[in-house]
Amino acid sequence: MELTDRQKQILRAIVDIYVSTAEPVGSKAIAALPDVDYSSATIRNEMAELTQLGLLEQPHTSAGRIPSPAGYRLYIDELMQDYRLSLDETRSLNEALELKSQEFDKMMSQVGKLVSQMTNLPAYTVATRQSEAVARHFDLIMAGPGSIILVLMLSGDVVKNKLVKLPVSVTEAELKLLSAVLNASLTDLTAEEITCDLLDKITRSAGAASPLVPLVIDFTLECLRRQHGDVHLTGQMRLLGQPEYKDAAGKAQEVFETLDEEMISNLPAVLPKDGPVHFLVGPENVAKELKDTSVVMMRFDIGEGMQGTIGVVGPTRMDYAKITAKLGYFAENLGRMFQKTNPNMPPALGEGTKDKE
Amino acid sequence: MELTDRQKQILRAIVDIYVSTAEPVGSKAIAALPDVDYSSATIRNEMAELTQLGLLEQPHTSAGRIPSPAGYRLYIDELMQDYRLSLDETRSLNEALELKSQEFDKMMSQVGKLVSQMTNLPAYTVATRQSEAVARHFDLIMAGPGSIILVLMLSGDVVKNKLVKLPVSVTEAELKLLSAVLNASLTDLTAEEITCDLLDKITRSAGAASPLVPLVIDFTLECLRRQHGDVHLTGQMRLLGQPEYKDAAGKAQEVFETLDEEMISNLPAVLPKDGPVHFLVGPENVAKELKDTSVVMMRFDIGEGMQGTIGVVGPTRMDYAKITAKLGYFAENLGRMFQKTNPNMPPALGEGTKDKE
DNA sequence: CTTTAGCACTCAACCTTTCTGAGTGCCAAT
DNA sequence: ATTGGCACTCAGAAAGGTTGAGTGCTAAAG
Repeated sequence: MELTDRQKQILRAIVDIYVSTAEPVGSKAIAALPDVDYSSATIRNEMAELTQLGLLEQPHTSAGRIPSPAGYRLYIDELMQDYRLSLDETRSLNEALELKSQEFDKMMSQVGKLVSQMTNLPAYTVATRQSEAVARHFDLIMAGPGSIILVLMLSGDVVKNKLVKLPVSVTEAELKLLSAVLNASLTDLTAEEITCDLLDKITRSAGAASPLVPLVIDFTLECLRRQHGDVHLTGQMRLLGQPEYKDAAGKAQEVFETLDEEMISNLPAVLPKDGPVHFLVGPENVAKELKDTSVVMMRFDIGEGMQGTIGVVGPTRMDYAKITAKLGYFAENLGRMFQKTNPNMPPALGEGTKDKE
Repeated sequence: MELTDRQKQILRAIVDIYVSTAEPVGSKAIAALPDVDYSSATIRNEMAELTQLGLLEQPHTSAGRIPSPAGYRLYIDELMQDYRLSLDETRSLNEALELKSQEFDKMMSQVGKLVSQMTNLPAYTVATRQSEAVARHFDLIMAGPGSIILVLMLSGDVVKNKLVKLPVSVTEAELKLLSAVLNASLTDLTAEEITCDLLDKITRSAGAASPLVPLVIDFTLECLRRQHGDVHLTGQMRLLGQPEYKDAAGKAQEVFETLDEEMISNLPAVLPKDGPVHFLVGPENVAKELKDTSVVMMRFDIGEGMQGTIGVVGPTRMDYAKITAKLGYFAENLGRMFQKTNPNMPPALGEGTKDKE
């Protein structure tokens, strides 16, 4: 059943107003809008209809209407108008985007902080592996007597390191030999291609450093098998700025006890292959603690078989259009930064320069 | 002016009770304690005295007493009884202490999470440098055309890496040459010892890879100069579990807007050289937003010129004894783990096995 | 058939008032 | 010095009253 244009207009107006005021919207408020020229009574009739259809809800009889989850869903899918970032916003996004670190993990965590700051909501980032991971380079560094640092570079420019302590001592030369062997025999292999046979062969060629081999291999396999990088979740406290948590701190705590890193690391899987953005509106979240919580997530490219996801968590009543616009800007420019030559270069300005507030 | 034993006993009782109930403590409640055998009237007189001395406060005339900041201070300095971890607690601490990662930063962040979990309060960890840092090893790894990963190992077993993208392309052999030069000339030097002359010399010997040199040096200097590692702050939401924030989510948010990572990274400096534990009680925190917030911090050893700090943040009304005991257990065992041979080995059991709840 | 003005009705939010009881301070007796 | 007793205080809960934004419905007008 299709909505009339007028119904759509009213639904959109209700979502827009409610999102910014957090107060139920009454018929008068809508009648007062500039491009509405029918009376509040008419609007009341339409609102009754929309409520019938399950798109609006009434907190109590004598209150205005608020969008139901289905209402939000319809708004997102059909009614939402592209939000154009203002010049000011673009400028501060650009400023923010000058990432300081170039360590991959730090970069991801920094991105999360930025997004959280720009949206004033909690945000997370995860890197997920698209294709099978392989090791690119091994390095063994002497860190002291019996203490060795293993540096492992994986596809996707991810660098992992581990401190290995050994009861036996190994010489510099032996380490060099072992890293040569590792680099010769293990690079560009996926986890499955690393067989026991291969392991035996390496152990034999490793000489005095052979006690290291199982430790190295275990760590390597662990890294190769892990399909997503660390989850960086920040800005949880910003949720408290939202009126829905004004007094009910416990609710916010509950949300974040549910939304732990494990849960978040599964979110990218929900992101459909087509389209870079996805919305989980209120009860579309599986966990019941999150029934009043929405997630907007967006994919961005990191290149070499890796894919990043940025997400923002907030009350169901959130400015989907604005957040989508901001996330989109991040995603676009991050993709560029992660891939193009000099990641220090600030992103090109002038994307969405037309004002609108 | 010295307190009488009875006054001390009363003050201690008030802190103990208030800490666990978060309600003002009345004279009757104290009179009802098993080892108190004087009447509530007597206690009222003593309480009036303690209030006079500024050690207790009265939220309003007809309420019980709560400790003032000065009261907490006295309690911490003189009255607090060592809390002995119960067998259960020791067991779960031991379980928690089986750290999974061996990457230094991850370990630190994991420790923070554990502490936060065990204390049910927000916690942070920072690693600070004690002695001048030096570079131990350089490594340049080809990550793709024009894309190089610099791995830098510093004193203290800290490994940093950075992705460097270059417009010109460099061969594997040239990289090898450059890392040899770097290792030969820059290792074991402090930031000050890296002079312009030295830099020139390296650039000349670097050959085709010379455009890399300034990038490498900049990164190295940056790492050497940074005096503390990342701040890992977690569990902010746990603050909301405390009754003082039951309805006043804004207050919790304020606390955490003030207590940002920069602020925390300065906290270790407050820790006096003598004694491993330090308390910042309420208004002893400089920022006025933190006037009702206390911090317990403890030092632990990481070896090789590095020192770790773990801290717990909570309302001034917190169980200082219990938290100190737990932090102490962590500190002791972490020190051992970071230093001794195999960091995988679980810490020795049987520290504080005597029950007491 | 659609729109609108008007009116009775509802109900959360706010304010005010009253009530209650935990807790104090002080005094006189032990 | 300690204690029982008593008048007093005052936050917080409970109960009642008022307000006003907002609705649904009806009947008249377009």
